[in-house]
Amino acid sequence: MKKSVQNLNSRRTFNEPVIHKIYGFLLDSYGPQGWWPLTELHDSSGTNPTKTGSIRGYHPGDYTYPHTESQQFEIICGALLTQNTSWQQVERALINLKQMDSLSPEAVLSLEPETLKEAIKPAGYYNQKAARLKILAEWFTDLKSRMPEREELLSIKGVGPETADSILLYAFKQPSFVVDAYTRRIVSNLGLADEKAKYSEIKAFFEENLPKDLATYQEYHALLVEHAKRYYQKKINYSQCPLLRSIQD
DNA sequence: AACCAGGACGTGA
DNA sequence: TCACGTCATGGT
Repeated sequence: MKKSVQNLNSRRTFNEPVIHKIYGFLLDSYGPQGWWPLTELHDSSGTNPTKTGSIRGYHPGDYTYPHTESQQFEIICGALLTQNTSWQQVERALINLKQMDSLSPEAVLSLEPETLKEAIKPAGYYNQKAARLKILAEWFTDLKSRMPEREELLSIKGVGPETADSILLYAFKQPSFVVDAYTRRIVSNLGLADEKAKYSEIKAFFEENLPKDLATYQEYHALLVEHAKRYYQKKINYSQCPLLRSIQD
């Protein structure tokens, strides 16, 4: 029984430009975000950019990553590790793996479970995540160069809607919009969706109103996260969100 | 010193 | 379907 996309749909026609207005405001405010961050683009020498003008793993304006299967796998690991966890913690875990020369599917598969757990401990939930990383490593190995389907990703234990979309969007360059807790808070606070709107509804809201374009999807999601970190930490801050007034007419 | 972070899964209504 | 408990470290 078709459930109520009512809220989103009824507003869509009337408010269509809003979603573009938000994007413009965020891009003007923060500039390109350069997601997905990669550890190998970190400047370990202390003084700045390597080749692409990357900043702490981010590569603003460059939507060509990942360039290698290694980077692809790193993004996949990061997508899993960042579940309900801050990126800073994930970086520590990824760097631990990298220093052990174990940030590859083969290495992850061959590591002792206890060793893997120890390496990713900073990212939390290390028991589950260690097991699930191994599952992902095996899946990725068997994948070869084939392009995965969304349903296929969702069937993997530990991969839910957000992780699947993150993997598709950033590791496989497929235009699949990512909805996270921040996105939900923002659209809810702006009155564009109900607080308890389903993942698929919010995802559809963006996808139906944006050009099906990789750079747009990547940038939009990254911008929402950056914005939310500033204005959506505590409920009391929601009212300070500049978008509340910037999207009025 | 609670509360939270770029969620997902298992369980029982 | 859906609400709720669980998983866990480190920052604020």
